[in-house]
Amino acid sequence: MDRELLLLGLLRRQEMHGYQLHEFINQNLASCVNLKKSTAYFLLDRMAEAGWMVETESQEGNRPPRRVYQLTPAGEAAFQRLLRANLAAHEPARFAGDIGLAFLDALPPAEARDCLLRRRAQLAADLEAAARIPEHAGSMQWVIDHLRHHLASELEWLDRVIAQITTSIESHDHEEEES
Amino acid sequence: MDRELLLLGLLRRQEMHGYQLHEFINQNLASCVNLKKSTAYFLLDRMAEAGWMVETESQEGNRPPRRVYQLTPAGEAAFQRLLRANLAAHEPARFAGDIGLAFLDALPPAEARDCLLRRRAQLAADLEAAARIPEHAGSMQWVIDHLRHHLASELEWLDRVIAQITTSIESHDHEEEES
DNA sequence: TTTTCCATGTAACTCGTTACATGATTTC
DNA sequence: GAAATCATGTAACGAGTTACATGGAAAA
Repeated sequence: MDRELLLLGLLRRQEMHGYQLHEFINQNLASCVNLKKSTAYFLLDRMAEAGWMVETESQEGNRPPRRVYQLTPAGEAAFQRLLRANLAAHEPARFAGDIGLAFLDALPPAEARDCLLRRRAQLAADLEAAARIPEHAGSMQWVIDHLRHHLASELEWLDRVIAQITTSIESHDHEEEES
Repeated sequence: MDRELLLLGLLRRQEMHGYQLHEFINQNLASCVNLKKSTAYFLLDRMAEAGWMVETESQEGNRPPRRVYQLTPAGEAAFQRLLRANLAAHEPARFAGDIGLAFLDALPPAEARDCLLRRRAQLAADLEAAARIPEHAGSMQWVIDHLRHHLASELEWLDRVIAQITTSIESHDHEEEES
């Protein structure tokens, strides 16, 4: 229901058509949501059928006709309900990248380090990209703040893992020297 | 492919049957993976057909017969490939809870704060639960370390959000007093 | 003149969960 | 005697993505 909440929240401020909504999300919230066009259209259709919003066909000049969606009182009620539920719940994140870490010792430390350094490079690039995102109005800025805080925390942690592997490589080297 | 990697990694150390694998994952890695029984059986079947493992029917006493899976060289190769890919990539996490935050200003600050305090309680409980997880052998401990680091970071950040709302409630109160 | 943008959608597919079925055995 | 454990699976469903289709207008 999070995607529905997102669409409702955007339509609440201003009526919009599907293409416009998708564009806004992709440009401003790409960091935290990845909503495809087809999905957006599908959800809007379904919410309109549920009575949460009404469609109005509109055409400007020779451009393709647009379906503009406008929230109904039922839609506003749904928004309020979904918003409270979302805010009150802590949805634990799942890190697919952890599965690899569980088997880190299956690789020679030097190779493991190489892999993790590549992961680190991507993470650092993401963090830099996040630092360059312009300010958002109002509470939408929290999303950016969270992203930055999270990425910084991830980088810090990954560096600890890499450091640990590096010391294990060094001690391995010493053993080789001694033997 | 992360679930496949997980099953391969476990079978690599020791041959196991489906029930056993699912139980191990649910007891030891529930914090980061949520693999259902049916899914586990399905994936094992598919990987066996792909030649990554061989099945052996075995029966102990009157217990139901078990399908024990054993890695083949092809399975080991797949494991190596998937492991490197997993370690080298940074899979950005998506936080569904951020969508609500984007519309925080749609709620009266006091109510927003109430919701977030409930979120905080769950998060704090998760963090405590993570603190109580016993040590894992070898690099599997990294998964627990990551979970703890992440949850602590999340709590820190959420407290900043709550603090900010609290001050906005207080300044609102002052305005009420003055008027 | 080909590509990109605008604007909407459908159909097929993947991934994974839920609910259900089976049947013996052990525990309460 | 009822419920939980062991052990495997199937069928149906749901959420979401991918690929594709359409067709005019603006930009390269």
